[in-house]
Amino acid sequence: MVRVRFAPSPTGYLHIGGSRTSLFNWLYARAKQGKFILRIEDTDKARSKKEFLDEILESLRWLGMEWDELYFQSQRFALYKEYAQKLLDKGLAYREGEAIIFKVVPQKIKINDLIHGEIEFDATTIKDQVLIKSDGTPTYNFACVVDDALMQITHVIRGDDHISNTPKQVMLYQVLGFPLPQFAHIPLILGKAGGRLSKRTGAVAISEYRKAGYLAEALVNFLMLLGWSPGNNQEIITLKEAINRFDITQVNKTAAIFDLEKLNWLNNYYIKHTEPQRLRELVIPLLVDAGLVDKANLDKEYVLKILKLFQPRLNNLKDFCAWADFFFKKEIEIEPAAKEKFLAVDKSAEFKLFLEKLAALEDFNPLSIEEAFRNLVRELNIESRSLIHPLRVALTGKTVGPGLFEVIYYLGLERTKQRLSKWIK
RNA sequence: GACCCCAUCGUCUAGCCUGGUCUAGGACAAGAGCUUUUCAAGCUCUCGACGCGGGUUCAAAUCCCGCUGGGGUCGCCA
Repeated sequence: MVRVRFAPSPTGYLHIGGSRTSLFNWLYARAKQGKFILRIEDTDKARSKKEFLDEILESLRWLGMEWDELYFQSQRFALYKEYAQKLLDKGLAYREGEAIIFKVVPQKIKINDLIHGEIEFDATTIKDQVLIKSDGTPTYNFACVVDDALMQITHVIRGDDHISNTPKQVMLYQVLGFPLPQFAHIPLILGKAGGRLSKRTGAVAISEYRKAGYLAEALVNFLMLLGWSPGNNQEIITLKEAINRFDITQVNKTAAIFDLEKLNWLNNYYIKHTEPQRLRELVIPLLVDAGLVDKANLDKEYVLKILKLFQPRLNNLKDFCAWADFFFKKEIEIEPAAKEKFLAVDKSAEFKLFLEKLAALEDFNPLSIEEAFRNLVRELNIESRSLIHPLRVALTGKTVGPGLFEVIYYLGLERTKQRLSKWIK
């Protein structure tokens, strides 16, 4: 039975790189009907934080990666000491103060990686390894081996950056008498500048993407496409579908650069294809946060209608707050450049006539509004665009947005009057 | 610096293992046009890559070697 694990350290948030590693582990486990184990590597007491742990667990759940078993290394210190003592007893390790150190024996170490094939190392270039630190806690390489062995992990799927740890760990497996797991080192995700993904190069906590209104499906889809392809030129793929198609040996060897543009495109795709009702529930907290709506008396129907207007254009849900603010605000702010471009010339006469036509409408709807507008420009013998743009800016404060007649319809006659009056001298 | 990994459009990739069907396919981005109601949506089109040099072979993006370039690791961090 296949058993894989994702082993994050709660010394930081879960970000793009970690989620991708987790995803490939999870996918492999589900594809092979094995177990996906989550192991929290919290041996560094000073740097491990509960808030990071909570964020990691929450993000994994949000992305859809449920785990089958959960362990904490901080609860297993006795175990590591026990195995270190065994090596001490056999004379394969020695003490240096309180610390226990593994004596590295010169040798060639070959590993057979599922993605990279055979890799050979010369142990003469490897220093003796600390197993147990002076404070009694285990080092990463030691705890990792003991746990992977005791948890009967069959496949160690982790980042490329661990390749150089692998020979050190293999020696430990050997002296401890543990069977070797299969290794699969997946390529790293690099930042835009080329270096390792970090805060400076665009690493952002998964929870941040969530807060910015990215959908879990989009993020997961994006992550899967980094280093793996389902083939057939397919770009859109769900987690469920990927289970049947995923093959760890087909994962690339090449590092991939994180590209926000593609994530945005995928998110836009998923937003377009998501039920507006579900989107509304996600967007309401954002609107509340932005101070655009009042949680206490909220017109959910109205939010839904406005949301539908913007749905095809959104890269993320947070954009909605910025783009649709004029539907929720009493006083709108006009972008200076927009004002300069479209409201510098006086439109009093046109605005006034248009308002009169609107007020005279029997039925106030996008179609009748448009008809009124078309009649007006015909009567005045002017171009539609010469009036449409000034109207949009006066009503929304922006130069881009949904169709003008829908904007007027959803703004309502009262607010339309209010906003246009300001420009009538 | 030592050791290790990697190398197809700007980016993500298909093709490579099992050489010929590759004048190298798709997607994102970019550019152009249409949509005369904007674009941040939609449609159409365009631009754009096998890092370099040697081999092997009738034939190389595909196999081998070297170089160059990029990345990773070298912690009593994980």
